[in-house]
Amino acid sequence: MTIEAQDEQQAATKDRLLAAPISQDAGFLLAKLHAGGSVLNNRALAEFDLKERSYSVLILANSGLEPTQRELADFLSLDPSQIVALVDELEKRKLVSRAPGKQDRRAKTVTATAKGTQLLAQAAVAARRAESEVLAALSDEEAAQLKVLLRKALWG
Amino acid sequence: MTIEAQDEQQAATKDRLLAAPISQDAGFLLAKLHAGGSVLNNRALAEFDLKERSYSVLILANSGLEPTQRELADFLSLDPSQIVALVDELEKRKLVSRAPGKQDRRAKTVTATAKGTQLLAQAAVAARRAESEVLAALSDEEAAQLKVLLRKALWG
DNA sequence: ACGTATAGTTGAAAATGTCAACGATTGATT
DNA sequence: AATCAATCGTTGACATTTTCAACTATACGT
Repeated sequence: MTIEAQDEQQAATKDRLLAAPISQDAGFLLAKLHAGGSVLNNRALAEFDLKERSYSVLILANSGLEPTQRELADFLSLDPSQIVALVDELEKRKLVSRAPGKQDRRAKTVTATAKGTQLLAQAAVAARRAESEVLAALSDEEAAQLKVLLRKALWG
Repeated sequence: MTIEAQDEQQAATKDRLLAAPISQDAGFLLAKLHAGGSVLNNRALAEFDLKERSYSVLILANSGLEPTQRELADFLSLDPSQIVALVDELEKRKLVSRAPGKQDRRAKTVTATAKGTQLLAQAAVAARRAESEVLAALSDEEAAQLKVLLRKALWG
């Protein structure tokens, strides 16, 4: 069999299951696109010793919103104990710092350091590249529209 | 503080981080909507002792396409060894059966039994209800458009 | 002041993900 | 025909992630 024919057959068998009704299921589509995107994102961020999770925390820490760990947990849909581990690691690397909450001394706000801001600037470039890879099959308008719909589904 | 004021404040702090630039990140939006959706899906499927994963396998087994385990792994973005575990469990429950591949005796095709088809019919109702909950903020047209875009991103 | 609730932290347990090896089978090459 | 590399399902080991229950310190309503 020629290489070209092999590729064709691979493509055919790869998409064979597309006919199944699960391809109409939003949950499945979400899961699959997210799975593929995670791989690319994490690959892109590995260069900076970041993963999707720590990258997310770093962005929020750098937002000027001074999120508390509880807010991070809620916003990122993670358990508070996972936030502890993420912030621990970023703090050890001097990318973020913890500060006691101003009104609530139980809470700790997480803020990016100058070093964190700097690393984030570089990582964001790589992440944007990864995102455009994930959405490569969409036009710019379609990609924008997809984000609009996702945001609306999440927050109305 | 009144209950109403509490609720308002909760809503306000809940969305406080929306201003962060991560809300523009497709990977994050995908992850978050998927996370929320998984909870609802699994909750809906628990009644039938199914999870998202086993439900997906059951749908594909019931599709008439007679997928092999390798095809299931590729399509569901799972490791082949995870498919083994999923099919083991469904087979134990007599919801699917394994059969040797027709052209390739290494492969095993997975097919739903009558019992599997029957359970799937019920589970699908619950799953559809969960999906419409996840996408409740979207109109029918928007939900359809979202799926179109997700499919296009995945398969062009 | 008291009781209840919440923020962060720790640590353990359960679930999931990743990977390397293996036997059986296939297909290509000689 | 014999061989060799590749693939399928399976197993088991290991790492990572998720989930949960406790605990301390702090906050807040009564």
